[in-house]
Order: sequence, then structure tokens, then C-alpha cells
Amino acid sequence: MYQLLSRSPLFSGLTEEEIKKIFSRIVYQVRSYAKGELIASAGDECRSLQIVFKGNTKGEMIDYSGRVLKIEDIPPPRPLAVAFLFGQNNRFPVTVSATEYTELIVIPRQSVVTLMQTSEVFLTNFLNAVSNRAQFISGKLRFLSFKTLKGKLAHYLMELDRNQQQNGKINIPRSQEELAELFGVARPSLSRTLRELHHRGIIDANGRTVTIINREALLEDSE
Amino acid sequence: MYQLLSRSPLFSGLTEEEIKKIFSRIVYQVRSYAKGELIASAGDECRSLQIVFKGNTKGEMIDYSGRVLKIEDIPPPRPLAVAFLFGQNNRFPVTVSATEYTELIVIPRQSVVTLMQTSEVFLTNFLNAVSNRAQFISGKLRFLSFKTLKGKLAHYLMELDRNQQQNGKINIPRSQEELAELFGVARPSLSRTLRELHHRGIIDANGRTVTIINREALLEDSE
DNA sequence: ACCCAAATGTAACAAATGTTACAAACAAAG
DNA sequence: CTTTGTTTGTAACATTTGTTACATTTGGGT
Repeated sequence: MYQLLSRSPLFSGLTEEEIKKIFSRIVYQVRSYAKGELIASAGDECRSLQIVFKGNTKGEMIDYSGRVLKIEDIPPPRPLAVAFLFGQNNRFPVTVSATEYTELIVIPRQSVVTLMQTSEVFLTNFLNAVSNRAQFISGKLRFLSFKTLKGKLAHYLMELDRNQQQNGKINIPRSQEELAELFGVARPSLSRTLRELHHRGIIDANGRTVTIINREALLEDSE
Repeated sequence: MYQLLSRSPLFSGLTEEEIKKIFSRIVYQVRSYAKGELIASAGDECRSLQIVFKGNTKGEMIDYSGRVLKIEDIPPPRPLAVAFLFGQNNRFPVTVSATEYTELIVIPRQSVVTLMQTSEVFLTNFLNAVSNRAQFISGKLRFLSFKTLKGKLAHYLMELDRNQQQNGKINIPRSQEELAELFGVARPSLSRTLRELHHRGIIDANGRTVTIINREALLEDSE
């Protein structure tokens, strides 16, 4: 357990020994969830820091009509809801559920405060983690603010291309279904848009491999 | 200046004297901006904490096509970009500009670190502020994830109603133009949707005063 | 009371996306 | 190699929103 935790951003810079020592002084527990089980609903109060220890989880926003916007997967050894433990409105913004059998380490808020007082490294890590969350969410926001589907798609492809560095050849690590969920659109709409870009010779789409043919046109299209 | 700062969330719980003392130990400067002047562009690196001291500012996201999504106004004595000072991607997520003559207190990141080390109260405040930001942004995200304009509008109205506690009578503190910007839609579309809800007897809209007549229908409509 | 600028109402049409339904392709299991 | 379930392609049509253009109203100023 401590080995895994030492790879978590919250405890990076600390040795297993140090982590062990720190944990001996605080209260925490381990909870397990079956595949598909609900971990927290959007709106639930957030009183403890939870770290994904084993398994896998996902966070989604669900609107009144039941439409789902996938926010992200949170695999081990990442923490859940770091940014919602302090501040004034301590509620989960998303619904979190286990995508497979999952175990979480649950640390009550008070213990987190103790941790911060005990370890300066942890404090810094925590601060960075909260900032990173804010930055991540704000990236999502930016992404959703691209009004057109073409824009989102173009943006997404170029982002992937930048990360994968395969000079235009992109591997999409998701099904169209999942992509559509990520974009918050209907699946056939996404398919249609891909097709359109393809027909216009801007990309070459083949299964989960997409090749950018005309980068300029793609960029223009995100307008 | 210290009086104003003591009302800022970052320094709440500290007396003017304490703030004065704290500031005597760090480096900072005051910058002024003319009405309409750009304070920071989205993507600019964020190296310092900036506190709005005088005037008023706004933050907006601008997509490739130039469409604008207003994020928020940041009046004195609130800080800019608290959540983007730490973490790994220290870049402004929004374009910030002065909506009138504005003065900012600029505190370099290193000095902020010093502040946190000096004052535990400041540290707690800072942590809370960053969390609050994350929560705010995440609220925005949730808001944008309501797919239909009716949904956004219904959500917005019910939110306002809850805050204003005037039992269905709502004062909208914005022009339709501004509202449309906030929602990320075109102004006539918003007008049309208001009209529709009105015609269907769900709300009574009169200038900036809106009365919710049929709460259930409004809720259903956000589907 | 009158004028002007800004805000709002409205309509006609264009464009984007959702919905539904089904066919085709694919992939894993036997 | 077939079966079976999942993913993807596609089309027709409905709905929502954008765009443009103009009329109307409102609220200050003088």
C-alpha cells in the first residue's frame, strides 16, 4: 500500500517509510466497491479525501434529462475530489462510480489537515493537486465552450496529435460512443462529422486511426 | 489599501496591522490599467498573484472563431487566477480585461510562498480560495453541460430564485445581451426562448423581472 | 415633452445537431 | 468458420439554435 501511495502525486517526494510513519498518526479506512457500484453522487457532501487504491473509477456529470457527460477516469493511485474538500461548497460536482472492483483509501478531512501540518511536502503536493484540478476542469470548460462539434473534434485531434508526436497519424484511445459522451453529443452526430471531414479530404479516418491530411483546413474548421 | 485587503478572502481573519506587517516583508507592486485594457490573455503564463484593488475586471473565454463566453466579473477585493499559480500548467485559462480604470496588486509567486510560510491564516485562506475556484469552475461546467437553452435558462432562474428568496419573483441582474453571453448563445435565441416559456404560461417575463408561475413545468423543461 | 442610444421583440430562413432505426463491419468466443 | 454481441455507418426527419434584419420599446438626458 505504501509503495503505491508513494507513486501518488499527493505523496511524491516522500519515501515509503515516511508515508508509513505519517499514516500511523492519522485515522483512515479502506472501502471497497463492486464493479458498477456508486461511490458518490453529484451533490453529496465531501468530508474525506479518497484515494483510488485498486481498480478504476469514472466521474460523470448527469443532467436532469439523464444525459451523461463523461468527465474523466480516475485510476490508481489518484485521489478523488481533492478540490472539494476545502472551500465553502463541499459537494461532489460529479457522480463517481467504480468501473471495476475498486478499493479506496478514505481519509477524513481532519486527518488531511493533520497531514498538512505534519508534512510540508504533503502540503505542497496538496496545493499543487488542487491547482491541477482547477486547471483540468478549466480545460474541460474551454473544451466545451467550443461551440461546434467540428471545432471540438478538430481541437481534440490536434491535441492528441501534439501528444502522440506521430506526425499526423493519431490513435484514438476510445470508441466513438465514448468520444461522443466526452463531447456531450449524440453518437451519430459525431460519426457524421467525422465522415464530413473525411469526404472533404481533411482527415483520413480508419477505425481508431485518424490521419490529419490538411492541418490548415482542420484548424480553420474549428471556427 | 490594508483596509481593503482585510476584506479580501485571502486575508480575512487578519487585522490591518497584521497585513501591513506581512506586506512589509514581501515584494509586490501595484499596476494600473485603463478602461478596456487587456490584463492577461488566455495562455499567458501566470507567475504572480493579482488582487483587484480598484476598478473592475472580467474574465472571458474566446474560441478560435472569436465567439465569447463570459466567465465572470472579478471586482475588488478579489484575487485573479488564484488557482493557476501552482500546479503544472500555470497559464491563464481566460482572457482578463479591465472594464473600467483598474488597479491591481501584483505579488510574485515566490512572495506568495513566503506569505504562506509566514501566516498560517493566509495559508488556510489560500487553500480555501483555490478550492472555491475549482468549485466555481466546476459549477460553470455543470451549467454548460445542460444541453438545451431552455435547460440553462430554467436552471439559472431557479438558482436566482433560491438566492433571492422572493418566492418566484426574480430580478435578473443583467441585460439579455449579457445573459446570452453567459449562456454562450445568440441573443435572439435567448429572447425567443424566454418568449416561449412566457407564452406557455410557465413564467411571466417583464423587463428584468421574471416571475415563475409554474415551477414544476419549469423543472420539467430543463430536461 | 422630445430625442437619442441602447435594449429588446420578432420574423424568416439557414445551419447544426438530435432522434430513431436499421444495415454493415468487426471482434471475440466457441 | 460460424455465431453473437458490440461498434460503426448511414439515412430521413425533427428540433434547436444561429443569423440577419428590422421594428419596437425603454430609459436617460436636455
